[in-house]
Amino acid sequence: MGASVVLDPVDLHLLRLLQNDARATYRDLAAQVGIAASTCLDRVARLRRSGVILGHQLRLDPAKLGRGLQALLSVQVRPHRRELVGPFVERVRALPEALTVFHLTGPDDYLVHVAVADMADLQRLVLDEFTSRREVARVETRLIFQRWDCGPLLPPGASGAPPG
Amino acid sequence: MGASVVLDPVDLHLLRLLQNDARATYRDLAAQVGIAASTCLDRVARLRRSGVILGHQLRLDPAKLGRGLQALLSVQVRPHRRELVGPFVERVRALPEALTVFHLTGPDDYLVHVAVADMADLQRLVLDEFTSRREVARVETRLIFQRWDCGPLLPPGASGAPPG
DNA sequence: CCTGAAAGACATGGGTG
DNA sequence: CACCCATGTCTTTCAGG
Repeated sequence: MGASVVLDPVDLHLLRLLQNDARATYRDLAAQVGIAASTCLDRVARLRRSGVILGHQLRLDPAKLGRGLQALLSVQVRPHRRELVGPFVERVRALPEALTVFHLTGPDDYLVHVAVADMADLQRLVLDEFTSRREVARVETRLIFQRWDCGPLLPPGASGAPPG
Repeated sequence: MGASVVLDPVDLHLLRLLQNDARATYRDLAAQVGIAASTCLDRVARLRRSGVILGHQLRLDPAKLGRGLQALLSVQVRPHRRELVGPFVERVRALPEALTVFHLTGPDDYLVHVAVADMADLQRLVLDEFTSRREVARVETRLIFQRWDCGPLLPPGASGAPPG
C-alpha cells in the first residue's frame, strides 16, 4: 500500500504540469507531453488509482479571507499518552484557525500552523484554546513573516526539467 | 490589493465544497448550493479574479513517490541580511526535497519542510545543503511522525456548517 | 440570477504497432 | 501492452431576458 510506484518520464512530465495547474485539460496536457488525449486520461486515471494523486485542492489567499496573520505554535502535550493526544489533535484540527498539525520528534510534540485575523485574535486563540488546557504543558508562538511554496514534488533522482 | 473581500453565504458554501474537491463540476456545485450552473461559474470566476482563489493544486502522496520520510529543519542564517538570506531562500526553494519554506520571528529564522527517501537521504541533505554552508549558523532537525490537514479555510466568524 | 443553445471536454470501445 | 482514433455523453460557457 505505502509502496513506491514506478513512474516513467511521461508520468513525471504529467505530474509536473498538473502541479502547476491541476485544472489543465487532458487535451492541453496531452499536447504538451506529446501523447493522445485519451492516453493522457489513462495515465492520470492510473496515477489516481495507484494513490500517487491524492486529490485536487483549492489554494486560497488567507489574507483575502480576513486572516492576514499566520503563526506556528509549538505545543508540548504532557503526559504524552494516547488517551490525551488523540482528543487534543482532533480538537485542534477542528479549530477554524488551524491549517495543519504536525506530530514531531523532539521536545515540542506538535506544531500547529494557524491563520488568524490579527494579533488580538492570535492571543485569544493561544490563551483560550491552548494554554488554558490542562494537557498543554507549553506553547511557543512564532509569527510567519512569509511563506514560500517550493517546486513540484518528484521522486528522488528525477531530473527537474522535462525530457526532450 | 491585500484587502479583505466581501463574501456572502453562497460564496462561502462554494469555497467549502471546492476545498473538499476542487474538480467538482459546476453543475454539481450548483445543485448543492441551490443556484444555476452558469451562476456558479460566475461566482467562481469572480472569486478567482478577486484573488480569493489563487489556483488549483494537485495533492500528491510523497511516500508513493519514494519520499517516505518528512522532516522540519529549523535554520539560523547569520548574519541575517538581505544579501545573504535572499539567495539562501532561493537555493533552498530549488531543492527537490523542499516542500515549503517559512520565514519566522524568533531565534530560528527559517523553517524548511522537506520530504526525503530515508534517513540517509536526510543526513545527506542536512550536511551537504545546510550545515556545510557558511551562512547557515545552526540547523535543528525534527522528524514528522504524522501530518494532518485541517478543515476548510473560512473567514473569521463564518460558521463551519453550510446554511440551512 | 435563470434559461437555453452552441462549443468543447471527457470517457468509452475498437483497432494498430 | 501501450498507444491512438472515433464517437456519444456530459460539462462548460456565452447570449439574452
